[in-house]
Amino acid sequence: MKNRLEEIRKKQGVNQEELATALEVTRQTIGSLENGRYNPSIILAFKIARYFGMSIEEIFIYEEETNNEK
Amino acid sequence: MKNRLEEIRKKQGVNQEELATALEVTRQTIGSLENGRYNPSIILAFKIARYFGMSIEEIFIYEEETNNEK
DNA sequence: CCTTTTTGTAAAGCAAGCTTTCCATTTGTG
DNA sequence: CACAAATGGAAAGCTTGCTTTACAAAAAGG
Repeated sequence: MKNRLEEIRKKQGVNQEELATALEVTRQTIGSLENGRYNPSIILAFKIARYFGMSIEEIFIYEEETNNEK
Repeated sequence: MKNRLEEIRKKQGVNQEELATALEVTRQTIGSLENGRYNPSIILAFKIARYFGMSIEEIFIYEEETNNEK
């Protein structure tokens, strides 16, 4: 799973801290998502999409990860 | 999070076992999702959506769960 | 430069997603 | 009815998502 989180966040001029607060998660969670340390839960993905006024599919890219990605 | 999984699955005439196999999860996972015991990971949500040729948003309904739903 | 703001990242711990195994109940169908 | 197919669901165990705490580095702005 790839995502355009950092790109979209910066385009909207908000920092990790603000985004985290708005989404009710920690700054570390946002950083971890942006740097691909793990994927968001579907609930968090929905919150992110709603925050940016976009669909989940526009932000998170599922590309048939060659083989076994959980 | 609510979902229309059972409804959509039946409409397409596939049973839990077949769907589970196609998605590379167990039948119990499908049953648990249909009966709301837990939410899918975002990866599984993408697989489900792709399997049915729909968007995640058409299958999973995030309705601002009154208060703290993870 | 110097200070503040923002970001990266790691470790430990808890909660949620998923598997495996197993059994019970329901729903066909002959 | 009898038997098979499909579904419900529980318990234990492993993995992943997220938090908390903490520190370092980078970036931004005087």
